[in-house]
Amino acid sequence: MPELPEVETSLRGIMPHIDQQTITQVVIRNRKLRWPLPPNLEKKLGGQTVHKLTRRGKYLIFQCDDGSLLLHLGMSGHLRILEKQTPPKKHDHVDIHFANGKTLRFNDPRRFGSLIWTEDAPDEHTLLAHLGPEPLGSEFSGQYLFNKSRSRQLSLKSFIMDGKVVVGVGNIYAAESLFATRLHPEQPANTVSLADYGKLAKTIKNILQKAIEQGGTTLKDFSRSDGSPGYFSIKLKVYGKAGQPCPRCKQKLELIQVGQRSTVFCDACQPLR
DNA sequence: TTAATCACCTGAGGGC
DNA sequence: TGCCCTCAGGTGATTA
Repeated sequence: MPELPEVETSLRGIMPHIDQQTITQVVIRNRKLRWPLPPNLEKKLGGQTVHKLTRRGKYLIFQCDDGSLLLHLGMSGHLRILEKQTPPKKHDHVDIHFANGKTLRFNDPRRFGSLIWTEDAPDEHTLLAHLGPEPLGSEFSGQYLFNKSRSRQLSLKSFIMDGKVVVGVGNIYAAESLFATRLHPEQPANTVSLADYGKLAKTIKNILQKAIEQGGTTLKDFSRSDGSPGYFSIKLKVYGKAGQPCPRCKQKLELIQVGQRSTVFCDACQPLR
C-alpha cells in the first residue's frame, strides 16, 4: 500500500511527464471514491496548466491556473503515465489527458483514494491545514516529538502514526521504526524519554530516506505499460512476520492490535518500560 | 482536548 | 470448484 516513500516516488515518476503541461480532457469512470468526485470536476480541470507538482504528507498537489488538485492514493491507489491511448482496466477510475499526448491514469481497487479540487491555497485546505511536519524536514526531531508528546497518553505507535504529529508514517514504517529503536508500541507516548525520541526520529528519517532512494532507482520504469513502478523491496524485519523468529534474538514475534492496527513486535527486544 | 471507535471498500486467503 | 467469512489498511468523522 502506498506509504510516504511510494507517494514520493509517484510524484517523481509523473513529474517529468506532466509538469507545465495543459490538461485537455478528464475522463471519470467512477465518482465513488473516498469522497464522491463533484460533477463539475472535468470542467474545472479542463484547460488548466499544471504549474507546480508537490507533495504534502501522502497528498499529491497539482497547482494549476485557478486552483489545486489534491490527490490521495488511499490504501490501494496508484498512478501511471500512458504514452498512448490504452483501454481502461478494472478500477481505472480517472484519466487526465494532457496536451503532450500523455495520460495520467488513477487506479484504485479499494477506492479509499480521493481527488479534491480547491481554489484556496492548498496548505489552507482543511485536509492539509492541520498536518504535522514532514518527517524528512528539519522541524521533525526527537525534541519535537518529546515536546509534542508531553500531554499525550495514547500508545507510542498511535502517536507517531497521527498525521497531526508527523505526516507519512504508516503502519509498516511505524512497526519497523519501533523495532529498530527497541521501543514497545504500547508505551504511553508521554513516558518516552527525550533520548529515545531522538533515536526514533533519526530511525524514521533513515528508513523513509532509504525507501525513497530504493524507489528512485525504479523511476525509469514508471510508465511501463503494466503500470507497476517496481516499488521498493525494502527489507522488512517485523511487519508481516508475526510468529516468525525475531531477526535479533530469535524469540517469536508477537502480534497485537494497537489503535485497531495489527502490530508486530518482539516482546524481548522491545520491553514495556 | 484527547482517545477510542466507526465507516468506507475490495482483494486475498482460509475453511468448509 | 464455489461460497462464505475474516482480515488488512489510511484517515476523516463521530462519540465518549
